Formats: sequence, structure tokens, C-alpha cells
Amino acid sequence: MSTMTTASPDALAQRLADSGLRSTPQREVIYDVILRKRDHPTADEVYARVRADLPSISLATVYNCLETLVQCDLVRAVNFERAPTRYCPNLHPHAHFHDEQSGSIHDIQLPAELLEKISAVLPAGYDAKSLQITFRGKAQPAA
Amino acid sequence: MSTMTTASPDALAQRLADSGLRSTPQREVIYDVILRKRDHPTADEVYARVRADLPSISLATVYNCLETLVQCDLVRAVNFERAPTRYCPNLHPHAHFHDEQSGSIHDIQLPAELLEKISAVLPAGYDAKSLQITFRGKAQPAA
DNA sequence: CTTGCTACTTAGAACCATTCCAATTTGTTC
DNA sequence: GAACAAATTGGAATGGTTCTAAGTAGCAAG
Ligand SMILES: [Mn+2]
Ligand SMILES: [Mn+2]
Ligand SMILES: [Zn+2]
Ligand SMILES: [Zn+2]
Repeated sequence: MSTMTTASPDALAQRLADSGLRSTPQREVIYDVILRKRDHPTADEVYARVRADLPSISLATVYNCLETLVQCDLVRAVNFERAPTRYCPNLHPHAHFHDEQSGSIHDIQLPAELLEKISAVLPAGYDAKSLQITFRGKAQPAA
Repeated sequence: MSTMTTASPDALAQRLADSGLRSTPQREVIYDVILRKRDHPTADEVYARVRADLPSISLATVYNCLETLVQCDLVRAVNFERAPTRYCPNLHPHAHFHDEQSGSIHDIQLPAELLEKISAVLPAGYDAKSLQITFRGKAQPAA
């Protein structure tokens, strides 16, 4: 299978190599931190978590590594309004639900059938490379 | 009819009064500028256009007035990634297509039927107040 | 009218997520 | 293990937006 959606930590070295990049402790720990707790942390939150393992890492490196992971398609960057960018390890096509109460982000699975219907709404001449769908409202903690 | 989608310039004074706010030259010109050219200008672009009529307006006032218009539901604020906020006079529910070549934003009409299908994808317990749909890609100048 | 009250505007400082920069460190290749 | 390239680092810079404090303008009694 060619598209991997829940990449293992080991996939990192391979992906980096494919792009002519090196595997470094910083990149490994950052990727690991994002895979482990599958919320949608900001760069600052990643920084805080990574420092447990790498106390001397710099925030600039966190930004650099996150950018690298995004380029390598191992992580997605998602934005809500003008709030700090968040990072998402879910590579399936999915929507985001932003809970206004808690500030938390929930992934919403999207049936392929629906994605097609949405893309079909584009007039001729429009060629969409990406589609972003964001809900905002109240989310009950599901039982 | 209760919901107005292409408000006249005169609607402004009424909407402001409804919220206990005053109609000012700055608010009138800014609203007018956004209605006239229905692209999706940034605050800076609004500032540039408004200065033709009000050369001494300040950028802070532009931000203040735009915020007021958004609160009064006369204009919508839309964000693309972390780029400067853009302002949209189209109050119909619609998606946005961001043309990567030109940087321009195009409104995409959404059938109510599709909007329902999209909202239906939310699990029980999720109550969405707003939905944002953004395409990104290449758009041919339609004939 | 005038006085007082409040809303509004203004210039500039502050904010803050992110990017840039120059210097150092690290890893890889011969 | 010298040479070279890639990556990391701390700190400065950036830039859209918000804040602050002072000034201005419209309105409501008196
Ligand atoms: Mn947010
Ligand atoms: Mn943009
Ligand atoms: Zn996600
Ligand atoms: Zn629009």
C-alpha cells in the first residue's frame, strides 16, 4: 500500500531520507510527541512536551522541524482563524470541529462520497488542490 | 423578509442603531468601499481605498470599523492560513476558493442541500454554530 | 445655546506567533 | 579525521493586529 495514514515512528527516517534530509533527535522526538498524543498541539505545546526529552531544544528548531514534517507529509498544519497554527497527525482527509468551550479540536471523518459532492460544486475552470472544512460550536464529550 | 443579503448602504445606519451604535463617516465609507468592489480586501486594502475619501482616517479606525461591521453582521471576516484577515460582503452561506496564482478569492455558491449533507456528518453531541469551507488551487478566468 | 456625558477616532506603543540571521554544532563522505 | 553540507541555536526582526491614552464629535438635558 502506498499511502500510509498512521505512520510508525520508524517511517520518519525513511521519509526524511526520501527527501534527502537527515533524521535527527529533534525531528524524531517532535514527530513522536505528535503521534503519541493525537490532539492538535501548537508549536508552543510541542515545544513544552519535547523539552521533557530534549531540555536544550530551541523553539526555532521546533518550528523548523514541524515545517520539515509538514513538507514530508507526515503531519498536517491546520489553522483556525488567526490563532497559532496547530499540527495534526491524522493524514486521512477529515474535517475539524473547534469546540469553543474547551478550545479543543476534534477530527471529523468525511465519507469519500461526500468529498466528491463537495468538489463537484466547483464551476468549470476551478481546479482545487486542497479542501479545508472547519466546524465551530459546542461539542458534548461523547459517552 | 428578515434576512438581507445585499444590504444597501442605507441599511448601515439602521443596523448600527439597532445595536446602539452611531453612524459615522468612517463607518459609512468603509462599508461602502466593501460593498462597491466585492472582492475580499484585507484591512490594509480597505485602508488604501478609504483614504481616497477620508485622507486622515487612521488604520486603527479601519480595524475598529471592520470589527463593528462584522459584529453587526454586515460583513464577514474570512481567514486563509495565517494571511491577513479578509472581509467579505457576501452574507449568503458560501465557500471560498483561494487562487494560488493570483492570490484572489472567489465565492463559491453552496446548495442548501449540500450544506445539510455536510452538517449531517457530525456525530451526535456536536452542535456546529458555523461552518467554513475553503478550496485552494488554480482557477481559470471564466470566459 | 452651554454644559456634561458618552461614543468614536486617532497616533503610536505594545503584542506575539513566526521567520530570519549569523554563529555553532553535528553528521557524512572521502 | 579533514572537509563539506545540513541542522540547530539564541536572539533579533517582522508584521498583522490590538491596546492605550489623549483628543474630538455628537447628543441630552438644563
Ligand atoms: Mn482556536
Ligand atoms: Mn492568502
Ligand atoms: Zn486533524
Ligand atoms: Zn466571500
